[in-house]
Amino acid sequence: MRGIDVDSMLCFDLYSTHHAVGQIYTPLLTPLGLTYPQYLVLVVLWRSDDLVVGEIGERLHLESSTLTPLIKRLEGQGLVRRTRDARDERKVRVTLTPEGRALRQQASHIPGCIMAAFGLPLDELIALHTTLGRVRASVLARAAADGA
Amino acid sequence: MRGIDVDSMLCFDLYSTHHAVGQIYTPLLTPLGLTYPQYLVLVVLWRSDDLVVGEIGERLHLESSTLTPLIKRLEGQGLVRRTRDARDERKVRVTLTPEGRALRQQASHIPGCIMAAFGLPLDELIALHTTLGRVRASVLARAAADGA
DNA sequence: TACGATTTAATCGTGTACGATATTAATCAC
DNA sequence: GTGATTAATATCGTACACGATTAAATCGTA
Repeated sequence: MRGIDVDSMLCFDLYSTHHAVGQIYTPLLTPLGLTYPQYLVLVVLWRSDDLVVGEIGERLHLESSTLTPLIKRLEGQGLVRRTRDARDERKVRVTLTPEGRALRQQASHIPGCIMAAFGLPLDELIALHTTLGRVRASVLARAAADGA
Repeated sequence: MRGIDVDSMLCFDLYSTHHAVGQIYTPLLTPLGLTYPQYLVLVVLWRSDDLVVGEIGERLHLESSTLTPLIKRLEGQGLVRRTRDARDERKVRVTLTPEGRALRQQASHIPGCIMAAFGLPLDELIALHTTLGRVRASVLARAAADGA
């Protein structure tokens, strides 16, 4: 019974903390006309523009079935362009428009707001980052082992 | 630029670790015919049966617009019953059926599997739980302050 | 070169998730 | 005690998110 508690709480910690962070993002992103997943795609593109759908999916752990409509919505807002790769027509290259690049400035205050909302000193933020990275690696290794 | 990195990574840590944990849950829950949110509702009911929709929503941070159809699916599977509260007909009481209670045994191995997948010693699991609890409280306080 | 296997996105169906709104029941004000 | 307000759930529209399937292009190899 005690073991069940620790487990449930820890999984639920991830779930509910993630959920709480979403509540911080929403009021920051709504004025920009973005959802959180859309913002993540733009963050990826701001870091390295001109990516193929699959590359964005790799970085965000998202499938094409999720990304295709999402990116089409970004295209509809004039933030990105979707073009077939000339060399390999299976691939769709996603590039920022000038509007998409410009939005980066309007979003530049967001990371600081989020970090502040966490309410942890820098060294604890880094420790949390490290711990979560270890957990993720361990969990993914287990998932891969089960899959095999 | 450095601040942006730490922030992005930490938010994304929660997002992607949560995502990875989902990959562990899915093969464990699919044989039981459950999704992760459905499992969470049952965990809540296994702990204290006969709750009102709003009480389940409080515990899981979910709205009635999410819970109503989800609980109806559990009802369709014969795991719970939904009945109007006799004293206050606005409320819908959710109670486990014998099948819903019985499923607890079939799911009893899951918490151990999850905890093992985390790959952390117990003291670090507890520390992570504590840290995430603090983060969540801080973030929720900030969200409430912004909302006010 | 031809043809089967692989890769890449897109599509489809199901299930969350939320905000806004609607609906119904209970409670409050006076 | 009736009308306004509040509370609880349900409904609706939009947007993820995934697995399974499909379609088209490329690659491997005979």
